This record gives sequence, structure tokens and C-alpha cells, in this order.
Amino acid sequence: MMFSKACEYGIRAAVYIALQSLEGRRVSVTEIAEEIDSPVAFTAKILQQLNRNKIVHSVKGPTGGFEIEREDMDSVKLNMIVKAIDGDQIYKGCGLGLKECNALQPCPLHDKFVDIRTNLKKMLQNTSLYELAMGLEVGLTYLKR
Amino acid sequence: MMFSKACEYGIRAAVYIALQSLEGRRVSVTEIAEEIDSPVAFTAKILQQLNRNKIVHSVKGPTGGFEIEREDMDSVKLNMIVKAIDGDQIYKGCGLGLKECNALQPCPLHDKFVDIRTNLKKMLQNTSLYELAMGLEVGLTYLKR
DNA sequence: TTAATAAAGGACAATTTTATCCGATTTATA
DNA sequence: TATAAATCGGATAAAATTGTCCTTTATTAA
Ligand code: FES
Ligand code: FES
Repeated sequence: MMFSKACEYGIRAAVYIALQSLEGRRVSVTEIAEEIDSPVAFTAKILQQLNRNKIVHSVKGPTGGFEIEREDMDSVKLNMIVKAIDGDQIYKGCGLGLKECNALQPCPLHDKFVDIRTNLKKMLQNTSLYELAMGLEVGLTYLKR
Repeated sequence: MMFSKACEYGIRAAVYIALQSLEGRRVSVTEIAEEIDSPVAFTAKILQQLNRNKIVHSVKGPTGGFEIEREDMDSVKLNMIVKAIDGDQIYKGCGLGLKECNALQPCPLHDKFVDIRTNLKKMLQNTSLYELAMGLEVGLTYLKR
């Protein structure tokens, strides 16, 4: 609804990698896809994007896999992942589909829409991977059902 | 981003029809598509859905077209249009793509996501077509650029 | 009653998003 | 050094969304 499927997988994958990195484990795409219940090859593509954007770190070869440095778990916020995968339509897009959102020639929904989008933006900017991984670790939240 | 293209066209079309109905004018798909800058045939399909859902009223034949009764402009809220076109994923969907949003087995983003979605929901439930049409009439807002 | 006008609806086409497959590359270890 | 394990990256396929075309149906007005 709000994010593309690719973006949803990307966030779930990043949170899972963060959680495992906290335990000092590097994880493979196969394991990630298994644990977040996503298509393996598609997930691999998304992880490539996240790697290029320095959101996760990948290591090739045996004992390789994906990991996230402890300090990156704090500095990487959700908005970076969304931006890396879905681009900045979430920032620039008009709620009613006009070419771009523009306060000088606003669509009828502009004011109310901007209001909500601002909240969403703030939430994404303030939510770190670490924060999300913690809920998982404590067993309060789930990445699949 | 938030709504499908079909939904965006649907809302724009409904607002335009409302505005014209206020002037006592019935409008054709051709005119609507022209005025909201949307593909004609696709817009026609969407208007059929809105008609079936009693959100707009259609009349066939010469002098026919689409219209919205004055009282419906007040009672029809945006959430009805969104529901008619995009279904209720906006209500039931999980932000991270789990089968459904479920507070008993929440995804890591659940609390923050529900918060924002609730605001969106309220906004859609409280916004009437009349309200949106007024901004247009006064010349403060635009349906195309 | 006929001609013209407008929406309804079905079939089809194009585009975008989601998903798969497979060979190339990197790297640890036996 | 050979082998195997893992990501990378390109090509392709499937599915969903967006968009078009054309025939049918209803209705008005001459
Ligand atoms: S112009 Fe439509 S949301 Fe800003
Ligand atoms: S479970 Fe994910 S948003 Fe509620």
C-alpha cells in the first residue's frame, strides 16, 4: 500500500540482518529469504541495491554473506532504505497524481496530504534498524507468520 | 505512492464532476478526461466502478453524462472512493507486507505504522467531495497542470 | 421512427513490477 | 592449486496494473 513489495522485502531483510549481526552472525540470501518469507532471487537483487547504497555490507565467498556494522544499525534510518529502493516519490509525489507536489499550484488534497506525508517522513527519518531489531530480539515482533 | 493511478484518476474525476454538478452541468467522459488530464478509456472504466458504487450518477444518451447530487457531495467521503477502487488494503494491510496487519503478532513497524495509517484513515473519512470541489471553485486548487 | 449521442462492457495491448534462471566473479579452505 | 561457497549481474519470464479499441445498449431529439 505505502511501499513497493521490493521495499517491504528490503526493510524486512535489513532488520533480520541487523538482528543476526548483533549475534555476530553473517547470513546468506537463502537464509534471509527463508526467515522473512520472500522469494530468494528477488531478495538477492534487493540486497544488491542495499549493498550499493551502503545500507548493508556483503562479503563474497565461503563464510560470506550479509552483515550490518553495529554503528550502522543506529545511523541507518528507514527513510534511507525507502529512498534506495522506491526513490523519492514519497517525498515529491502528489497524492492525486499530478506531476509533482507543488504548494504553489496545489491539488485539492494537498494540505491534508502533506500533513500526513510529513508525519510519515518524520517517522521514517527517526526509526533506526537497531530499534526495529530490538523488538524482534525480545520476541515482541515478527518478520513472518 | 499512496493510491493506485486508477484511484487518483477516480478522485480527480469525482471532484471535477462535483464541481460541474454545482453549476448544474452534466459532463461527458471526454470532457472529464480532458479536464483532469487522464486517459479517456481508462477513466471511463473507473467511472463505471464509481457509478456501480453509487458514488457518481451516470445518464446514457444525448444530454447524458456524469453528475453528483448535491447531497451526495457531502455524504461521499474520500474513503468511499478509495475503498471502491483500491479495496481495503489501506485498512487491513501490513506496512511491511505480512499477510495482514495483526496487533497480536505485529511486524517491527506495526505501532508506528498504525499510528500514521489511523491519521490517513481519519483524513479520508472526514474529507467530502464538496469540500474538495470548493477549493477548485474558488480557484485555489488544481486538477491538472 | 430514425439518427445521433453518450455510457457500458468485453477483448486485447502495453507497461511496470515482481520473480526466476544461469553464468561470472570473488574468496576461504582443504 | 583445486574446489566449493557465496554474491553479482545480465537475460528472461510471469503477473499485475495501466491503457486502448470496438461493439452493444440506452436515450434524446428531430
Ligand atoms: S499538489 Fe497534490 S499533494 Fe501536493
Ligand atoms: S503488522 Fe505490520 S503494520 Fe500491523
